[in-house]
Amino acid sequence: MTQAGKTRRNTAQKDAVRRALASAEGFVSAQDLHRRLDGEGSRVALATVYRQLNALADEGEADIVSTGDEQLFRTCRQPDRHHHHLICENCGNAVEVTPDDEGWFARIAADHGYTVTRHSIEIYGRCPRCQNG
Amino acid sequence: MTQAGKTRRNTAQKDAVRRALASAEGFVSAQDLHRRLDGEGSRVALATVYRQLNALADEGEADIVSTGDEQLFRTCRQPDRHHHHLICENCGNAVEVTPDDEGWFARIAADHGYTVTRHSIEIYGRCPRCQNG
DNA sequence: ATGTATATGAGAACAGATCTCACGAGGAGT
DNA sequence: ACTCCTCGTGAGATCTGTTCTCATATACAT
Repeated sequence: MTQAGKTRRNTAQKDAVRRALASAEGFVSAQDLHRRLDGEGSRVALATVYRQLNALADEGEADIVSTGDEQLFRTCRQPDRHHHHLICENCGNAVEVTPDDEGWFARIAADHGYTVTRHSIEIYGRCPRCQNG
Repeated sequence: MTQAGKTRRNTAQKDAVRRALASAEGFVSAQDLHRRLDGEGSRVALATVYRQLNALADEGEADIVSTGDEQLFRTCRQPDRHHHHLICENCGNAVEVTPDDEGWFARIAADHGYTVTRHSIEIYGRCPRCQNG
């Protein structure tokens, strides 16, 4: 009971997942990461990869984007700062970006009597290295 | 061969799906719609509901939002105008909104050498009728 | 070293969405 | 109205991503 409520143990698998995620260029799927781990000899079960990725996301150490048919993960570079992502459709590489003004949708929402609880902004395109293709 | 390439037939199922979607308050899932159709006596196969919803989306008559674990559909109210959605988490009701300025991410993208191909903005909250809860 | 709660592995289970294929029906031509 | 051909449909199988189950292994406090 080190912290309030939850005890979180350190395991080799957790380290392996975190390391693999950190060394990935951009956003990767859980299955992708599992394949990479396997490739480099780290035998971590797929279920564990999912568990660890979700745990990292919960702790704010990883970002998730949902592409509709799957979710992609990446190490969070700015854990404390609210941000969104500019993602390369080709290689998954991403930049964390912050809009100049996020007030507009709060205003529009208010106009319609809505209360905003969360929002999702994702921008897809081609990174410098993937322009041609 | 009425149109270029594709022939699109009129069927009772297509009408039923379109009507059911139009009469829905907000965003609904394909399964939801299928259940509603069943409830009102229209026996339309789930696969057909999916097919028709996707067809409607292709034709610009319906909007889709992906919630990560499923996709939700709604009749598009402004087919010609670029817009995003302000969606009630509770009842699915939605308003089509347009940001004051969508130029910021094009600028930010350019700063990072990215070319933008598409973007997704979704705002979730509570509609006026669902404030308490 | 011991005990106990938590993490893991392997595969089953699940859910949403799509595919398969035999059958039914739209609709253009007659 | 009849025919024919093509496209749409229904029912269930299938696929895919993700989560769950539960017996076993292991971290870590004592």
